[in-house]
Amino acid sequence: MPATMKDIARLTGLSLATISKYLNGGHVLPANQRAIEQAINQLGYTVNSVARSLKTRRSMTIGVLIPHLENVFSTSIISELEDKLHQVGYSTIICDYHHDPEMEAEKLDFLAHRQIDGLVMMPLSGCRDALVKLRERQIPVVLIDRPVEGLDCDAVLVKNRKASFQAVSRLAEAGHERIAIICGPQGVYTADERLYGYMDALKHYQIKLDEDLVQYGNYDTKSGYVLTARLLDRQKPPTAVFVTNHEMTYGSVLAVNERDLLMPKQLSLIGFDHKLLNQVLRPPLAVVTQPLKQIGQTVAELLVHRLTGINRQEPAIIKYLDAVWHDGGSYGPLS
Amino acid sequence: MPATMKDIARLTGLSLATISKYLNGGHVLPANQRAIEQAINQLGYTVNSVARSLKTRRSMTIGVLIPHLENVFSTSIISELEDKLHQVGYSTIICDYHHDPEMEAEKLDFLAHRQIDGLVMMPLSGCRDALVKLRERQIPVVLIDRPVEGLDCDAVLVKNRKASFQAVSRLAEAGHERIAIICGPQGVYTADERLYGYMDALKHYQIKLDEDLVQYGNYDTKSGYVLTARLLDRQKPPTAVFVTNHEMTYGSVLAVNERDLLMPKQLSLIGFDHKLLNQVLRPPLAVVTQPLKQIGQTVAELLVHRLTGINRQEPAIIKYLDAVWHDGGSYGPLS
DNA sequence: ATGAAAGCGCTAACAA
DNA sequence: TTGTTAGCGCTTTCAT
Repeated sequence: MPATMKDIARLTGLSLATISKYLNGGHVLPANQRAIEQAINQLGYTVNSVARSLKTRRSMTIGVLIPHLENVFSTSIISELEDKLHQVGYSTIICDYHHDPEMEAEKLDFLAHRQIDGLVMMPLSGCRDALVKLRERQIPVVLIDRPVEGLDCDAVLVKNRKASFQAVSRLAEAGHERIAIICGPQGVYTADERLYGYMDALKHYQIKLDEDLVQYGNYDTKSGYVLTARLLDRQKPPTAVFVTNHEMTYGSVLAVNERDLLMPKQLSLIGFDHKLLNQVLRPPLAVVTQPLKQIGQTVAELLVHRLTGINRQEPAIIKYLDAVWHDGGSYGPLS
Repeated sequence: MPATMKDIARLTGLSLATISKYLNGGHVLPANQRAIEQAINQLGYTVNSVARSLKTRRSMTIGVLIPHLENVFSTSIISELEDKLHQVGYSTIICDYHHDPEMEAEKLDFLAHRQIDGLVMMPLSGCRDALVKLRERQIPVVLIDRPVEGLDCDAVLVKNRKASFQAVSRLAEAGHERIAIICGPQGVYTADERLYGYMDALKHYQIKLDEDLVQYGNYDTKSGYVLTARLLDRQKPPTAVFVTNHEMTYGSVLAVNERDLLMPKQLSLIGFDHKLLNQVLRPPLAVVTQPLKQIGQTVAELLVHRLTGINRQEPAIIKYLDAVWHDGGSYGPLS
């Protein structure tokens, strides 16, 4: 049985109130302070955070709900987030919903009933109603990556459209006209934005949009592979491909490798969020990446400001961060 | 203010005890059951897990302490672990110590004071004393990857020595005699084991150990890069290199790429834990990987058995799992 | 500066 | 089966 404040009270002859005050940084007579400190050491006392939470109604715990823990996109952000939250005394409970909307709802429900003080979420289906209920309980929510329709809350987003515009522009400037895009699922915020950026670029360079060059995937490796293969195996394949997320980029490279196509001679390829492939392929794969550390920091900041009341009254704050371009030899002029 | 059991009591006219029993799966008269259910819906009641924890002395929370959240090795395991724990009602608090022994100690301390019911840890320095104290409080601990000296507790380890033996054997059988190894830091369990496996193989194939071919790194990308570069730039470079972890394998590939060496003609390379490079490089990089999912499952199993008392009396259980071989064209006969 | 006492929301004897 | 009651360990008025 761990020691409690009562034990300290008994040992020092002081009251619970005094000890509590000392523990929470209040002023206590020097003599008493010494007595308490000694008792604490002697008993190996530490505060029972559960009891404290019951009384203060703050669990000092943040729930984090993400699509998948094996995804660098999620984990880099969380690594940063966990650190920043830890610095101000919060624990981070993580739930991974494995890209499954049912599990997303189930785990969100789980978190909602665990007395979390705040929630960070990368939504898939979104679970708007459950989130609205959280908000009603005055529990701050910060969204990452995508907003949730009909939910007015803080979010950290990336300028996807702009990033996509820039990447496709490079291809256009290199002289490509048959530029394909491998998008995410229609209706998904990031996918739509990235597609708009592609369209913006085509329009800007006066390239006619060819619907056949717009392929919709599921943001997974397999669809990257399949759709790229399908494009490359056409009679008249595209000369350049822009792939719009991490997993699909990986799949794309597999398909390109399989066909022994040389980049950029035979095909120009630009990937997304895959810094590794940028560094490890020959030639380096040009990629757009999202500023993961910065996202994590920004999320932590927003959340802590809500938690401490700094922003308690503010309306929803949405931060838009810039993506980062990593050049590479995987794209180039038409040969 | 969320509803409490008291509110339900008031609404139904029943006592707290009855409601508590119902909530915990006890038998209640059908009429009362209906009344309680109705009140719960009406009030939107959910159990306050903090209050319950205070009373039951179980937080239903597991602490997880890992070197780094951006490392697939950690996150794949945790993804699996979190899931299995969730299935039996546990939350997972994650702490990332960023490969820093000070932060390791600090965050372990943090977790230890947060009323966790169990701890899963991938140790660096180990923090033996703190872990011993946890054990004294009857809090089960499961170690991953490495044991901690002087600490007798459950662990899930990989047969590193055997895996290493097998990898180096492939190189020897391909006719190599100048086989280099890039190890982790001396004294680190996994590093030592993998080095022993290398030595075992040399001995088995009657190759003389050349100390110059044994390079000690820090398990980070940079040392993989630097040490590989150093080996390759020698007057008489090795014909084959075995790299013994994920990060260093990556660094190695960068160094090889930089020199435009063709595998396996000019160099045979075998990596570790880098399934991605196995699939994405041309030719595929042969690698040894650890069975991450299986590790996660095994950890969950061990922990839950301790938590539920199934193994409460057992002495420490150490599970040794087999590594997995992924073939690839990155190594081959001497040319 | 310190102490007495109430109570956070729940569970678990024990009694009825 | 249900109710009464005591407390889990802590914080926080309100007196002193």
